[in-house]
Amino acid sequence: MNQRLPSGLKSSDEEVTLKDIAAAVGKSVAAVSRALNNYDDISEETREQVKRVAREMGYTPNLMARRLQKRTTDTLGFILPALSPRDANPYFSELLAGIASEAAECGFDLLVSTCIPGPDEQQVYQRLISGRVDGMIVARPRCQDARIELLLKKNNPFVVVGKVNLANDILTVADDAAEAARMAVEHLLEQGHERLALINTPPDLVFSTEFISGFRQAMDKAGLPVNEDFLTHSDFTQKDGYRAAQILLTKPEIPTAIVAADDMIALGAMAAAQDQGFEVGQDLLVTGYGDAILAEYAQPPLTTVHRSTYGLGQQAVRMLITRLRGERIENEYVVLKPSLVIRQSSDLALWL
Amino acid sequence: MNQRLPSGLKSSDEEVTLKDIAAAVGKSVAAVSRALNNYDDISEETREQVKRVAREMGYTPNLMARRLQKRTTDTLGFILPALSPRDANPYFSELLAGIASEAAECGFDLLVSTCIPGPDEQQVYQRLISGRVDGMIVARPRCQDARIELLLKKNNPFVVVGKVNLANDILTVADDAAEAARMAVEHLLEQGHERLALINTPPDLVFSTEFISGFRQAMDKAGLPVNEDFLTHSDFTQKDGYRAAQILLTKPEIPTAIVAADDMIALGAMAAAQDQGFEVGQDLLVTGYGDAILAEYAQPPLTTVHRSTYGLGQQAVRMLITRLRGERIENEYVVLKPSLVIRQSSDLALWL
DNA sequence: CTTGACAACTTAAAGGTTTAAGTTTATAAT
DNA sequence: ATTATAAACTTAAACCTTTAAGTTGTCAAG
Repeated sequence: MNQRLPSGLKSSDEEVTLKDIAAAVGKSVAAVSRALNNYDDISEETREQVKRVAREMGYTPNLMARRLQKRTTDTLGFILPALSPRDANPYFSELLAGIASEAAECGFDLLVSTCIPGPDEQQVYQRLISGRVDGMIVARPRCQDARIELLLKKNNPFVVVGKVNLANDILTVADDAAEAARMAVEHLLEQGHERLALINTPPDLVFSTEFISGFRQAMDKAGLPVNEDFLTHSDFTQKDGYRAAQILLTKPEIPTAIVAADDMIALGAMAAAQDQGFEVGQDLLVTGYGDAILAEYAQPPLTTVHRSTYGLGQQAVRMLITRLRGERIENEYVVLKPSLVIRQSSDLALWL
Repeated sequence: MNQRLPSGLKSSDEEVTLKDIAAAVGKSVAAVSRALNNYDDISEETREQVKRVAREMGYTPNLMARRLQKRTTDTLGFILPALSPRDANPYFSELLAGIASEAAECGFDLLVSTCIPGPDEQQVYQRLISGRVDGMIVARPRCQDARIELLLKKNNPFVVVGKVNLANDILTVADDAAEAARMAVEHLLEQGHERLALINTPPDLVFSTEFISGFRQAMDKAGLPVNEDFLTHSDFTQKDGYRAAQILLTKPEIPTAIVAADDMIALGAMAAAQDQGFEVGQDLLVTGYGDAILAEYAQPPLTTVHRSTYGLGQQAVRMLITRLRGERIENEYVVLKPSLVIRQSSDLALWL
């Protein structure tokens, strides 16, 4: 491979180490290390020679040795909830994309694991924080969150994506779920609908409490009562959204519009409504949250509240790395503003 | 935290090392190491004492030290193609889920990075294989694949997910794209349609060459000519599937059925057809490939060829780890059989 | 009584980096 | 001429494991 190795040549596959470079340039290992790390007690001349020889010999530092010595891994950890294999929610794909790209950008590695949400989760977190990563990103915080408690207890750096309901000053990058719900409700009210149902996400999530509070606020503000019979929950899947909507639409009294707290749920709800003979966007309005690409190509296209999930991931990584470097964090609780995207599932005017 | 530490107590946060245990039990560091690793030259008595003390002191081995010494990382690498942030194809979510869960199962870590497919990719692969991971998983092989060439050249263990068109005996776990295409075509022919169009995935992928060859084989077998004007390509997005279908459906002569090589493309194609006034499943049949959950909840539900993407990921990891352990691999080229899932987008009988 | 084998260890090196502390040489200040 | 200072290094320890090779003591066989 490397044809013109300087004198002290090593046989092909062996790793080139500082020692080899030191031998080649006739300096000590320490000097070579310091030269490569731009210490200022190495002469310009030596530094350049060392760097050139290192390049020529194809030197790559041994990461494990460096990590052992520096007691740091330059690695971030993220745990994907292992839902049923096939229902990958676009939320996590997009979040992961944001996290992975920003981590790479900052020169950090990203360790990904999966785990079914529940009691085993702590073991998986424990595994990662015991020497594998410097910091964690926790997504979809729950009202009682054992993961966060563990990280706090172990004093391990982390950033949460999504609002947390704890007093401790926890680094957070969140979307504004309450505002999103308000926007959806206000839009539907403007469309002249007052009998609104809510299909919320599972109640153990902080997100869900936020979303429903926004829903209530907007109804209150409009002076409308909330029909408690119209408030329901669903998992983040089309299947479960379908089920939830089906129940809503077979009650004696039915809503004229459905606010879903997630696009997948909304898509399932639309399918249920259509199967029951509703013309979504005409008889029955539906809105979602998240603005997955799927929303745009649904039939009819789904009105939804846009959230920059990718951006959440990027920001979380930036904040975590700032924290790891011990730099000052300007804002420990970042909120990204949502925006309403009106499509045919909720707006008759678009049907022409 | 740990209230009752044995005599040689360490101040709270410091890591417990073999040295501490050795001091506590009055044996050498080597003996402790060997006891914990179940060497048989340690007495049963000592072994148990060491293990008990290790547990009591809250010992966790220093991974970096171990990795430095063993020259192995017990880590696998996987690189997600960084497409536009929002269009996460379910294929990669599901594949990643399979990879991550199996890696965890086998006690391996998983390093994930992202990169835009193209020339920069090699640097990212280079980064991972230079000491960060023991082996890589490569997805969606291309006809000329610089990633695979690099891995072969550097002699780095890897497994490819998807068929590869190289002579070298490369470890592969693939779906049977040709068979999938055949199944779709045969099904459409059975429905009485003969004017079939194909929206294939990008031509640089080995997958695409497989898929089109299956398409042609099935048509040949039925004695039907392939209308070259009906063969087209699209990216793995609904948007691009929409565009491709739109072109197909505005030609002077139009197909009566569309075989899409991916569910996302099929979904986009369905939307395009519907926007042009077609009744998908009646005027115009559409099939996809992949069996994403989305296919099931599309309007109308999409006929597609099921592929166990999750299973591909699991198998790939198993094979890679077998290889890393130096064990014999029974089958170096695994193919997972597809199966047809008939839904309303292609079968009038289901409309009742 | 020696020799050999065995159990149960210990010693020391190795793995590759970083870094605190020390050394040498040259130069400048007194 | 002496002392201080700075530049450009070197030495050696440290990070924590693993492991090859050596040591000690015991017991059995010859």
